[in-house]
Amino acid sequence: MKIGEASRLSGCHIETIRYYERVGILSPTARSESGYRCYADHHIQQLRFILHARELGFSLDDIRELLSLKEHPDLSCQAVDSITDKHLHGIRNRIRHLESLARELRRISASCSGGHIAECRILEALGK
Amino acid sequence: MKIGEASRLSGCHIETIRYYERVGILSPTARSESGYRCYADHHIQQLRFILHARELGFSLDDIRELLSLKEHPDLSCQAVDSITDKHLHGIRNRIRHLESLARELRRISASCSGGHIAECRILEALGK
DNA sequence: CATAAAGTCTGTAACCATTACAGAGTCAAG
DNA sequence: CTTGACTCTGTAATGGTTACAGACTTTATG
Repeated sequence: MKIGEASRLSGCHIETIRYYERVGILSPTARSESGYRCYADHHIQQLRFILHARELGFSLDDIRELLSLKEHPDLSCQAVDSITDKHLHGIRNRIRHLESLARELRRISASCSGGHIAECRILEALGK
Repeated sequence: MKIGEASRLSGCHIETIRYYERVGILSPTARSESGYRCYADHHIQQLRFILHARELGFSLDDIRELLSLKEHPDLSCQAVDSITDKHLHGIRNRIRHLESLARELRRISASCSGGHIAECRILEALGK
């Protein structure tokens, strides 16, 4: 299976697939005589895994670790939990941060009564 | 005033100040005989403005526009409102997105009952 | 069978907003 | 006069892609 089909089956862009291979997230593939990458089913599975994890916001480093944990079925899945929890914490922090930004922006924005730039409270608030 | 003091007064890192000048966000400064940048009060004000806007998550492009609007006191501040509103919308979208990620992650994470990797529901969920 | 179109290859650069470094020059204090 | 702190320029790294250019291969069509 060539990269185009791998892309269609996995949902990853062609360039992204090559990128994942280059940075060592995706196992290298066999090559055809002419140098084309040949993908097998397990590559598609890996790509789906990566795509789903990316959609959930995991970093490529996290994903690298999750994939390598996957290779060791006998290990406890505590490490997986810990990566997931850490990521969830990070997301919650980002949400809190964005919420405080939104509050501040609403506050600043509400102070504007629609006059000229000279009296603009938004710019004034930003300048402080 | 040299860049070190400008940095202390504005709260921006020295490298960031030079970067802002380079990308045309911060007005260029006069130079001393030996080539050192010389900062005046209005530079510090600009830097504070930029810093505050950055802390609120505005992009440098937004800030460039806000700064140029600031130059025209007679204009309506509608353009400022519109930039602010757009930014607020963007933040709300990001919050919504992160919240849905968090929900999904909690769901996946809750399904883990602490066994071995082989039966790990988190990895299973990611692989789908 | 020839040619055109579609696919793939590598290598490099762009995106955003910084930060970090190397190597050179400048300035103030001891 | 030397040491140390400061500043300069230019370049590269960060993360996660995406987007080329230019060359090559494969497939489809005439």
